[in-house]
Amino acid sequence: MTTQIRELPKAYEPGRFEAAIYERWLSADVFAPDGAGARSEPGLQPFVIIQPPPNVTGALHLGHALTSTIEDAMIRHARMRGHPTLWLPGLDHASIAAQYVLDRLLAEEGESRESLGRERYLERMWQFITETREVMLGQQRRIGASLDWSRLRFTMDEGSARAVRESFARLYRDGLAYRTEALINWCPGCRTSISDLEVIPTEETGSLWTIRYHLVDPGTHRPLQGEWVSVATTRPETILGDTAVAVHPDDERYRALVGRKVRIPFVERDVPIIADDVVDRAFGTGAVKITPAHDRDDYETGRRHRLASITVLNDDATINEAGERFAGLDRYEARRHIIAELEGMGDLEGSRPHEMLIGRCQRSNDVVEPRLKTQWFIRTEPLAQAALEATRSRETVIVPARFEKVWESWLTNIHDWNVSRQLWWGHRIPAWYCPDGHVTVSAHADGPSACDTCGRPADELTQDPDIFDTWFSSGLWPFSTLGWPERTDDLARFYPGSVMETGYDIIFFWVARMMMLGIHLTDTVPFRKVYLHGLVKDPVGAKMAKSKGNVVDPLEAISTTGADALRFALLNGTSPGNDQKYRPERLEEGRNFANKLWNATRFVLGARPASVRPNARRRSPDPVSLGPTERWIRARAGAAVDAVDRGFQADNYGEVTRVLYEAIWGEFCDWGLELAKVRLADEALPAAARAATWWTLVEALDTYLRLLHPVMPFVTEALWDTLPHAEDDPQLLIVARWPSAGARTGSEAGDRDAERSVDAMIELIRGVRNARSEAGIEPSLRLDAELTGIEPALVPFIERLARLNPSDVTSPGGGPTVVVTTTTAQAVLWIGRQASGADVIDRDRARLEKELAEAERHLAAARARLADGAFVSKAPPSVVDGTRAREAELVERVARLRERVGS
RNA sequence: GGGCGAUUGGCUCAGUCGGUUAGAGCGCGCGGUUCACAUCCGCGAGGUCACUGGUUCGAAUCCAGUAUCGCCCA
Repeated sequence: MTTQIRELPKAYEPGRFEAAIYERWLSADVFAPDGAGARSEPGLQPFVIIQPPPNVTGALHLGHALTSTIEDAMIRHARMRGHPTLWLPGLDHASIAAQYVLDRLLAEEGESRESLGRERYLERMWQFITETREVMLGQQRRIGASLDWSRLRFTMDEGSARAVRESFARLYRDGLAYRTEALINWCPGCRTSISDLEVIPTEETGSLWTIRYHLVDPGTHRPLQGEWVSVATTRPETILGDTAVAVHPDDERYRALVGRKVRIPFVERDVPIIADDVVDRAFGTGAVKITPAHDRDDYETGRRHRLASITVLNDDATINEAGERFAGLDRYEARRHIIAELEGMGDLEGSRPHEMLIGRCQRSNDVVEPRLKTQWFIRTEPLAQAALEATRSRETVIVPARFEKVWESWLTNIHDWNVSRQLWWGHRIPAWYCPDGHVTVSAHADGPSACDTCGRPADELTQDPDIFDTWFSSGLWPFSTLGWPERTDDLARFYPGSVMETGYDIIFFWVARMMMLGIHLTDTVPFRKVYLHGLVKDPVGAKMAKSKGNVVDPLEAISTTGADALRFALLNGTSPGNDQKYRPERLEEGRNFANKLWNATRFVLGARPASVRPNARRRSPDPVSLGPTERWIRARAGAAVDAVDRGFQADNYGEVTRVLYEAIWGEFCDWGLELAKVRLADEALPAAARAATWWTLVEALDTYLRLLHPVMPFVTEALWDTLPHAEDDPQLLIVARWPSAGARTGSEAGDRDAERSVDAMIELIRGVRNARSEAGIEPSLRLDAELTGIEPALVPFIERLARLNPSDVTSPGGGPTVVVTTTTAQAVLWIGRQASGADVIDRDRARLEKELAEAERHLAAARARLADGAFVSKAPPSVVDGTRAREAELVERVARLRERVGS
């Protein structure tokens, strides 16, 4: 298997090769841990990420693209390091969101959930998602996600259904699932209960109305016209469900009234005035109406005082029959009528604008109504305790660590979790009720054979019509995807997972639930690390949302600049857990970088010396033929390996990307290649030396491509394919070995010397370029020069890169000079052939004066520090020595500059 | 009310264990037909590191407080 060096097109056009490369990976079967082309080294633990499953009816947005990019980088990195890797893909059925989407689609067809009925509605949903899922999966392939497609899971698969049934039955058995009537959050738009997390408190201006409730004469049981208690409310329609008025026990204004009754208008109900110290005497009139069925605080008050709870709302937020003549009116219509009538009766004492928090549905934005319902709940307190212990003991670590605080406070103040949803698309709750009210929970696919309590046969039982909150099945995802509750090989091998990587915005919704359910059901944490990334915001920092129209389709970005550019854009310049603003210009940065790498490879391929066979195996350059610039190139590539390793170690992908950008563009391309050109073009050099230079470039490029592969997999794979490979290299970069800095050949000390002298040379070249530019010397003009403080071997490089005449050919000419001074070297340039010599000298003097002033400032600072006894005695010796060395350099530099300026 | 994050050139962001010349990209200015790349190359200008105080030989970095913006929880 000989690798042929191929011709590369001049321009980087990702659209021409990305799809083909993905196909190569697929046909090589390298994604699955047990794939035919999979790579792993003995003794290494599997590295496992279960992908956060995107909503099957949605479209991927940039948040998904970021998730995929980070996880793919983690997986590719682990794979190259030799770990068996599993990245398991999946899709989520997302009950409420999916129904929301389908219902709107149906509405366009003049149909509705109700008109179809449960069965046909679900058929329609399955049909719908077979279309959308292909879109979702295609998007992930386009971005380059190396997911194990053989293990693709869906939360509505039979495996997941089984895990849901089994887990619920266990929770019920363990006393952690219970059914009760309680106040829940009701969304009238979605027609279902929702969890606390799905209620978004929003600050809004409403009204606070003050209403008179007339006292009832204890004797005649008739309302007294002249005596009343004024109560303040923001929701007058709940008057219909009032069952008490409460005052503070110490409130002098009302003390005498406690125990009396008032008459509720419209429904003509007499309710007691009670005393309860939760009442805020300063709010409104100090007397509050109590509606236990429609208010969280009132519900608690009602329980303490054994008050009746009267529900006055229907599912669609119209008033029910308890509201008597208002029945059938929408809640806000009813409110208007009630206010108008109270005003007419003279019982509306006043109204004023009122700032308050209103709970709105995360999905539909409807105002959520607290309502009494009989529902299933999960007792979270013991589960949360276990989850807290797991993070405190660091069985699972949270990255970045600052999220531990949020985690702690939420789990410490957790409420029981309402898991019943009055929806159709989802896992039906496996609970059956017999006519006597007994509950039977069954994990069997066909349900129970008889009532657990009284033995009535199955055909007399009815199943709970509700389904589970989607997050319930999502909470089982880390193990249901691996076959749980079966004891499968996958479960044994890949559970618990290595990393759960997701956005910090679903730490409660999802991560906490996985931890709670995972620990309880599998006796182990579901993953070892939680990595939370920040959110992708729009260019002005606003959250992206369809309703705002600022959502970006990743495919659109990919189609213009390529998947690698998008991946680069999403990682470069970011830091863990912090939000980023997405701007299209960042794509160009990534595309330009890929193009740079493309052309650098093109150059290297084209620069192969004649002495190297086109199909030669890659080998390390011959150490004896290496000059300082080759050693510099190798040392810098080694430094990049270290820096990238540190970035991965720190889970800092922004750092990894930034380091590679600087190393590849700023060091390898700007200097490495330019320096190599000098040697490659030097016909006087022995062929072996030129070959060594070329192999140095190939080796470094090979290293950079490997390092960059996790972040930009397509272009690196495409380019690596064109390079000469070593004997033990695989066919594909994706399964190539991760570079190790320690494996470099050559003397470390020699490398350090080379780094120092080449760095000094670079400083001088920059100085000359600067001087030429500032002095206005024609760029194309070659100058005679005298160089000092530079080792002779490096002189030819300076001549070429700074455009100087070879010093051994031309003897220094006459005329004015420009002097360039660095900390260790100096170049005197004769500008005799420049037409406007006087002008050049003037500008050069200005530049030198500026440099002198700066050098003097730095020298003064260094001297001041060294003159400070405290600094010398307390600072570490290395810092003091460094400062002394610097002082010496500056003294010399200042002297040289002064001499020049003074002349 | 509690918590978290941010505040660094015109813009968007990095900045490791505190170490003395604070970086990058974009933008801006000047220059460039050197055979990898104009998706490029060279040079440059531009920063009181939000503010106040403290710790330290030394603070963008650590501590306390203030301000502004954003987010989370109640």
